[in-house]
Amino acid sequence: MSLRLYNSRTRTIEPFAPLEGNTVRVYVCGLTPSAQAHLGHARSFMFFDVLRRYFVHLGYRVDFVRNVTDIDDRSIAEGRERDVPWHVVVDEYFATFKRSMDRLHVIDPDREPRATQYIAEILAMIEALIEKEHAYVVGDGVYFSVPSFPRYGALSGRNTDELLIGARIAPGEEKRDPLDFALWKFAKPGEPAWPSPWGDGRPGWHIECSAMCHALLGEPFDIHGGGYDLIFPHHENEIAQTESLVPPPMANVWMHGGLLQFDGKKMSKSLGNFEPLYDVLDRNDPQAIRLLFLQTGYRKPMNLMEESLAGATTGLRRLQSAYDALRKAPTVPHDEGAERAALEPFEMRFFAALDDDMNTSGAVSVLFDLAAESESLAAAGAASHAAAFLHQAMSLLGISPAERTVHERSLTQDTRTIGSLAYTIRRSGAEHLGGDALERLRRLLGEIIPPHAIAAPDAIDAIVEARIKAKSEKDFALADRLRHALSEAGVTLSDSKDGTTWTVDD
RNA sequence: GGCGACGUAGCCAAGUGGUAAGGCGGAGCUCUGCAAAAGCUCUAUUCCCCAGUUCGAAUCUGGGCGUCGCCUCCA
Repeated sequence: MSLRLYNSRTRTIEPFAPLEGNTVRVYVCGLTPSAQAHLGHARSFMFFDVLRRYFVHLGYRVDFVRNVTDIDDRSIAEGRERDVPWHVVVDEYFATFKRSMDRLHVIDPDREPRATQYIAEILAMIEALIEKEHAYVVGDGVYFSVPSFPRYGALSGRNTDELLIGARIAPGEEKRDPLDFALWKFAKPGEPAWPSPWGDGRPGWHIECSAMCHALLGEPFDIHGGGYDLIFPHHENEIAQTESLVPPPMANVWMHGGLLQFDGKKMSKSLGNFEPLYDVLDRNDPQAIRLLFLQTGYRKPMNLMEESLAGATTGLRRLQSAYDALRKAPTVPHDEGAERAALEPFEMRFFAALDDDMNTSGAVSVLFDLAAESESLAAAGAASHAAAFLHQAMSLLGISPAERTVHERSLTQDTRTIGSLAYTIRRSGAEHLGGDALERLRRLLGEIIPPHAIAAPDAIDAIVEARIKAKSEKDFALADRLRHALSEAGVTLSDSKDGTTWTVDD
């Protein structure tokens, strides 16, 4: 088996092979940082991150470009509202986005070009389009002439007659045909502008991607990706611009990720019906979000629900604890050949699933099967191989088998851990205790713990220690009272042979 | 209105001609001072409905019904 991918351009699943040598050149349409990134962006970029990791696994060299469209009408408008320069707006949203990508373990692209860094290349492309009469200059800017490109609509499966039905020319636009779109917009007073042969202004949406693809990868390149909503008009327009100047196809394979919906509706800037990604990551384990996304095929629309996120967290813990168990499994006599044989079915199924148009859902199911079999694998002496494979597989999916993130605030008897945890709670988690939780703790525990000890989050530590003492003295009635008291306050205790851990309930 | 997806257990979801993966949830058991965690077992005679093709269909064809997306900024 080898990798097969669905190609939006041909509407079929095709065997994948790089166009040139061993290098896979990928361009993914990145963020337009004119609003907060949301989970839909996370889903899309995370998928292409997994694709990239898989290419590397398969032995390809990957040149992965993900652009930033750092100039658009919306950021200009917001800058004006807030009375700050437009690029301040862009930088803020972009910085937040990058932090979120880090938390999601999305590897930085090899190159992350910004539209405003490629103004010269954009102008050169527009100039060439004008020269070949695919573009024309009018009073408010330079437009691409859609009638000059007969194949227009091929990618999105539309014809220009259908498109014309709903098309209108907005007031102030001087384009000749309703389907024509702006390559360069002349600046109105107070708007950001770069000089051009036709008048100061800024690039229209679409041309920046054509220009950066051409400058950084060259046509044809292997894969052009993005969200499903980019097929029309964005990618259609990119194709029209680029293929008016170079022989088709602009890109060999076009890949589009299904959109994430929230509450049965798509998330969008105009609807504003989403929670910023950054906030979602504060409330949930980023790796659980990854796992959740991977359990649905990348091309399918996906409806997100809060309960699903909680479920994914549970699933993630299972995989991680299976990994822990495999690593700690005592070594038993075994032979290398048998060990490999035991793992082979899992490996084959896992990679066959990924080969099948990145069926991550199928691949993840193999990992759960492996987790379920981990005891018998360990008994057969295959623990170390199983652990190694689980590590490899999870890493391919961008999920760390070991890392427990933010939300699991727990501690052991180790006082250093207690100290750092108390600090964490004090810094960011006190509100998790609920408004009157400390008051309730005082009331419930006043007779057991000196009231002055219940003044801060450190109180939890004091209670935990008191309970450990009670347990060591076999005073289980008191130990239970303490457990229940903390439970009332929203703190759950867990005993294990390594000590007592606690978590703050959400 | 035009175009395109999709409809699988309580929820999420894979599977696209050979007799229903997996996750969450739920139930039972093991372990445990208690409570968890973890492990084990069970949890769809059936894939929106109807008709057809076939030895055989969740998978193909036709017709319904329903949901969503694109056609305007969008990952």
